[in-house]
Amino acid sequence: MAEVAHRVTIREVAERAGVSIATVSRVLNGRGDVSDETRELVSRIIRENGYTANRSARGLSAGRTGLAGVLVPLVYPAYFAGILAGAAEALSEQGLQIVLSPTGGEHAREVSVLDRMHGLTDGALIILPEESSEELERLLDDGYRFVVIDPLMPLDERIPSVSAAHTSGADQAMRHLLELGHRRIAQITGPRGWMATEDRRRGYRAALAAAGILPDPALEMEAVPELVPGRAAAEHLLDLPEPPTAIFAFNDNIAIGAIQAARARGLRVPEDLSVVGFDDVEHATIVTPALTTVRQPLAEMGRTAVSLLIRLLERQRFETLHLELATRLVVRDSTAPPRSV
Amino acid sequence: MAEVAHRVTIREVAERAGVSIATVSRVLNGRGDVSDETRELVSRIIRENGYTANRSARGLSAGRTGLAGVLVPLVYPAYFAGILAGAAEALSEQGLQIVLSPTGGEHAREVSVLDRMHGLTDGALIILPEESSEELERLLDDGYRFVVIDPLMPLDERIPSVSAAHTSGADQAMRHLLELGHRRIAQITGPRGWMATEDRRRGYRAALAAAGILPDPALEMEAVPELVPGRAAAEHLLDLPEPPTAIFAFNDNIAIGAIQAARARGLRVPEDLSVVGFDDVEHATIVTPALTTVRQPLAEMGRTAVSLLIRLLERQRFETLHLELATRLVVRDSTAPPRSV
DNA sequence: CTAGTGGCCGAAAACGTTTCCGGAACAGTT
DNA sequence: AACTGTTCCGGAAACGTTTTCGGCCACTAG
Repeated sequence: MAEVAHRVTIREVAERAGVSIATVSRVLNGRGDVSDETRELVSRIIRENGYTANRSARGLSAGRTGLAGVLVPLVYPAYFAGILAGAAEALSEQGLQIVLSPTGGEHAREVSVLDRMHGLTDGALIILPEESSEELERLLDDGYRFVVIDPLMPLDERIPSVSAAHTSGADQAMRHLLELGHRRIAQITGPRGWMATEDRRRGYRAALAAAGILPDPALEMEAVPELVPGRAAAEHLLDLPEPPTAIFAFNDNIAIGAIQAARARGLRVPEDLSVVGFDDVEHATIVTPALTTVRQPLAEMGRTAVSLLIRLLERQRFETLHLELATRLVVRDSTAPPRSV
Repeated sequence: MAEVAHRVTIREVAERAGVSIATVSRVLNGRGDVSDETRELVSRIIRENGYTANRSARGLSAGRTGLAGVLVPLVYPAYFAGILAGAAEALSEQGLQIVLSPTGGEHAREVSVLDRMHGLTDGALIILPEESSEELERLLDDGYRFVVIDPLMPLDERIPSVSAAHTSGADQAMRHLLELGHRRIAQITGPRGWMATEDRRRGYRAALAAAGILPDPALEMEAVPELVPGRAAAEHLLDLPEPPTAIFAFNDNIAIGAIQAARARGLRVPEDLSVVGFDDVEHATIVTPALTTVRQPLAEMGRTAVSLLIRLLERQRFETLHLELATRLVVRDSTAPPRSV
């Protein structure tokens, strides 16, 4: 026992079973051309000796590694964790292991990680990629297979992607506020240039236009989609000479920041200020008041991306490479008619 | 370009550089015995051709895969995400890739995942393992290297582990409540038998004893550490003929459930009921009132486990295999003196 | 009895690296 | 001139699989 534990190899299994390694391999992979008798015998030896295949050798020989990369800016935020959870489930159903790489949202780091992924994994899911379309196309031309989830920038036609219906979500949120009677509706957007930001801005503008309301540039603020910047943006809006009666936030974090800003000023939500978020992460349900928000099917996005990837790996041909999942407004307690009505 | 993209191999690099593959390998791994001139030339060819090593081949040949497994019951909950984030950061600093496997907390699935990990990864982090000490010992005897984070059960001496100071955390929480003047302090525990549960119960009892208070069995409830069961347990406690003035919860989810239960009964927190949580996940800061809770250094636990694992992989000898990280009470707005005082 | 067929199995090549070992070239020392 | 070292490099084995190819055998059909 003192000697270094030596992993059982296929050769030893073959020897003990009195067969060739080819036969053991066939049993291992459920291939044909093995008698039931032999199959049973070999299976027993495998079990008894606790043999499991060396994945490196298998990967080298078979040309597939059984690994799928998942690139994510950060692990922690509920948004990413939600997508990751869905993807993880689907990948494990497919017998693929996940190689997780947080990139910190840094372009250089992401590129180097992606380089490494090629040659380690069979394919990848890239969430919120920092790469330009050109960089991703180069990767594609190198023969690497991947699916982008929620692209920040418009991507080339050939790059498979999964995203949510941003414009429709924004439209639902705005309709809800307008129906409640709000007229001065502010928007705290995400960073300019992001597709999600621009799509939702479009929805916001369109809904206002449809209601015959002229958009007021002062009511549009940009913020990093986190709580503290969200609070700061909301404070700015509430300090306006003619403050909004409702805020449509880019995500739940910003929305929660807005609620905190209102509370700090002695305003009540939703009586004095209505707030709508986006994402519907768990936070939205535990904050007081519970947040009215646009639900993104995060886990579903992860699962969908995986099924796309699987078909890519199987080299299937496609009708469409771009999937957009529906969003839907979830009304809770942070919205109400404005006071003045 | 229509042909299947073929990955550049070390052989092609060697050919184009006019050297042997041994030399290319040496350059790749920064080994000695290469002249500066040759090193520069080979590096250039590598860059120009976008060569990256095939990890399977490297793993097979070198006996190390550069992969570390991380077994986690679920990806989503903030508790796991926090540990995972810390571990991910530390592993990436060490040049190790993460193979992430959610086990669903199911014993059978965990065992099979662990089997697969052996032979795929160099070692693993196992968070909240379902395996018995015996099963883990067997794995150890098979020569696999791993570190357990927050073991549920007492483990054999030889099994490396990282956990938090449960008893001390419970003690700090109880001291805080006692100092505020509380005498009827309830406890909602985690599942019986878990080390974390029992350690914290010990802290709870000891603090009561030190204050000369006889523990009332009616004030001790068990709950799955999630919000809904937490709310149910709290409701039960509040329905008691002589309800508690404070609740010490096993984790933040339960504590938030308790706050909701109190609110549903028209009780105010902290005026009518004080609540203390455990973990200090993000939820604790956004709930109203912000939660007084015992902070577990989740990311730090992940990082610490990684450094233990690294030393294990390097076959270093150890002073101690068991690390316990300090916990500390974070006082926020969910605790106050009881009304009657 | 022969030819053909299908079931079962083994030999060996191939996958792309790392690493050990030995050798060439050259400089320095006796 | 013969040696001893150094520095740098290449040949080749080894890692543990998968998979192709072909062979043997037993059986069936003619």
